[in-house]
Amino acid sequence: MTRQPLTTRQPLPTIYHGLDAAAVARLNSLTGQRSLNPGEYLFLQHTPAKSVYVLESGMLMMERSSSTGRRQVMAFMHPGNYIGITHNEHYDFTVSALAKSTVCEIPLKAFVVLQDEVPQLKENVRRIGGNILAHAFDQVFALGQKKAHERVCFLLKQLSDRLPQQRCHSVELIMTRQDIADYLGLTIETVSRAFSKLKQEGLIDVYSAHTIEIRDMAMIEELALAD
Amino acid sequence: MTRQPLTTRQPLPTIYHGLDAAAVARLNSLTGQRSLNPGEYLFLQHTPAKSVYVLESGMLMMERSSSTGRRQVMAFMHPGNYIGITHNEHYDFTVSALAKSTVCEIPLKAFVVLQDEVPQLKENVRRIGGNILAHAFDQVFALGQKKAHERVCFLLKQLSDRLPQQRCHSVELIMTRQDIADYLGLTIETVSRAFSKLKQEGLIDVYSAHTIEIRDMAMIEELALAD
DNA sequence: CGGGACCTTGAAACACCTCAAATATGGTGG
DNA sequence: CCACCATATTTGAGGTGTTTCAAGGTCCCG
Repeated sequence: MTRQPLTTRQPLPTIYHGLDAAAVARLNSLTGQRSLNPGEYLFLQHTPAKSVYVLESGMLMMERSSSTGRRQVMAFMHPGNYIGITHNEHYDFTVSALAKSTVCEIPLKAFVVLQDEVPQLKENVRRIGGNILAHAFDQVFALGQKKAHERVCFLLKQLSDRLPQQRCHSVELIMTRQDIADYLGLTIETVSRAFSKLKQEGLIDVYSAHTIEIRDMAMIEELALAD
Repeated sequence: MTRQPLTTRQPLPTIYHGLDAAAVARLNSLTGQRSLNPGEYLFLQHTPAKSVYVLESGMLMMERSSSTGRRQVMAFMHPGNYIGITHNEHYDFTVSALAKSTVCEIPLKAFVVLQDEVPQLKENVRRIGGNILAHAFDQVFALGQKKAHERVCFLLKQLSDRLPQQRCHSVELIMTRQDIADYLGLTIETVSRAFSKLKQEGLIDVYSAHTIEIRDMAMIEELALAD
């Protein structure tokens, strides 16, 4: 069996994929815009799930917290991402903005009705759910099986995959080290040391704490996949 | 906010939930039975996904392996569970039998067609997908944030929740310590020590390696939730 | 330029892992 | 039914990676 990513990923579907103009128009008629400043919450864990969202610009973070204050970041979200999948009447995670962001807000009730009338829309949501699940499984594998520096590579690869194809593999880390640590199940110090180690080994350059250049993508990928 | 499980769970839906007799009959007309002995594979990671399954009896395990041999167990599956959710044309995990098991095999193509004709069936699959996702998020939280003995409690709670409501909280661990370790992102020795520690603290009794009695369910739950 | 938040680095503690040996378990054939 | 065997589990000792605690440095914004 040839070397390959554990999960083969199609281009990420959006809820708009393959919709005709009429459907898009109907969808847009339901939606409202919302702006978020860094640190602001889109919604809170345990509050009623009355809307779903599509991220237009900026970056969001999805996290789950226990009452003891332990926090797990579940995902970092990029433009185009659909937000609000839940099997409850309540959100079971919090979503907040890492950067100035804008989202489309779609009332859940109306969205569900529209899905029944536009099968392609329902299909899109189904596919997105599948992608989210695949992402969650990747994360389970990473947290269960990978070492600290491999987990950091796992994140770097995820972020660089979101970038438009380009020669220079420069990655903007908009989130803080604490966010990264809580995403990877580590501490900020361990994350910091992992970056230092990768830098020292020549796999990356750290221009500033939030601007990383990947110098050896092949090696980063190998570590990311732990393959 | 009152103490509560991180994820509130409805009674687990099956694909049969709310179907009328005609729909069930049509579904059954598609399905074949299959028997598995312990250790036997239902299907392998990276093989074409041509069927989905419903576990009738026994216990299955879903796992993902990398080519270096690192293995992550994603789930243990109980009767009624639906198996084969994938967003690929290939399964991205292996499913094998822990005990003698029987499954219903449903050809994927025909199942998809039937879903279009029976909206309730499609709805059931959607709900199941949501449950699987919720389970995956729980696991991410556990692997990212919990200590070894808390992860073991997390598993004990998951298994005891599957049991019919009864006074004595006796849990059968059908899987090996290695399976448990690979599920929780630990080693067999650490799992074994965690059991010993819980036993010594009087939270459980270990009758044999595969038969555990939970003596202090409240405490186990507290550790499981890390709340 | 000053201050607060964020990040990095170091040293020591700790949890978990690795390696090794002893013990228990469960299945099989006598 | 029992003895035996292979396999699985437990336990111990020592090593490693990650965390914790602490200090110093850097960046960014007013």
